[in-house]
Amino acid sequence: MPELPEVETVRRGLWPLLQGRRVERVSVRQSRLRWPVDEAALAAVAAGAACLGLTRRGKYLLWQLSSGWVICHLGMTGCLRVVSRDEAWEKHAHLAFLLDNQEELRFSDTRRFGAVIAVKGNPLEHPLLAALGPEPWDPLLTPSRLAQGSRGRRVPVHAFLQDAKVVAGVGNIYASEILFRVGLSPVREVGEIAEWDALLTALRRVLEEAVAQGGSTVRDFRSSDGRPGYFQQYLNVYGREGLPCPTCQTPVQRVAVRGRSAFWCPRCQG
DNA sequence: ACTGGATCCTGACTGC
DNA sequence: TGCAGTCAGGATCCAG
Repeated sequence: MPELPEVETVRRGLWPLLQGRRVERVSVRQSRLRWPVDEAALAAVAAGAACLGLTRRGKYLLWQLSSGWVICHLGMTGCLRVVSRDEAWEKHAHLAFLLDNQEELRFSDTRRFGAVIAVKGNPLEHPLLAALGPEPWDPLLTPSRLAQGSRGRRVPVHAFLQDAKVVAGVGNIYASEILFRVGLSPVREVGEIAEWDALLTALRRVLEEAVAQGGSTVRDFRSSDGRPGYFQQYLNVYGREGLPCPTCQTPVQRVAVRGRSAFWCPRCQG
């Protein structure tokens, strides 16, 4: 469940291992991911190419090479690691980029919800990214823009926050945490909300703090150096059904919002 | 236009 | 012990 903070953590951990390297070739073992992996297109973009940069847009990693870009989404269980070429492929390792130093960048993904896509041109113009809403810290994302985008709509705010067209990078964990921080019920319909200023402040602060802690290790997330994140220690409600609210000790509740679990304190959040 | 449900996938877990 | 059922959830697709 990598959300923006986890993807950013992967990016920061990976780039020092890729910087200055050249890709020698690409090796695909399992091409059935979210979308079929196009090995020939990957090779065209990566084989023989120099690593020029690694950036992030929402939950997508954008790897800039001298011949193009590789877009990568970790889905639910995706993992990118730089390992020695000698290391045996783990069960769900699907593809690798062999580097010029006897190491390789491996993508593994148990549930294969992830994606690895080669593009020649500007990756931001790829259909997957072109439709994305602003980054959380984009100055274009303002309380009035959120108010405008929610006017008259009845979608629950927990789902609204996870809409990548509204803001890129927020998933289930951070949606619950953001709403706890601002004291809003996850099932509040967005059209009724007036607290967009406080909500946007909470959204930015929660994500900033999570990035600073290396993301949250819930179940099996590991950064690319194998370390867990530490923000899960600071989770107030996510995954804490029945445990006391940190503010008022009322048991945290779980509610299904559009088929996803939202966690909240029925006393602090209204 | 908006909303919500189904879908993809595997492993961990629960109940019988 | 085994087996069936449920859940986890990002993003897309589709029906109403």
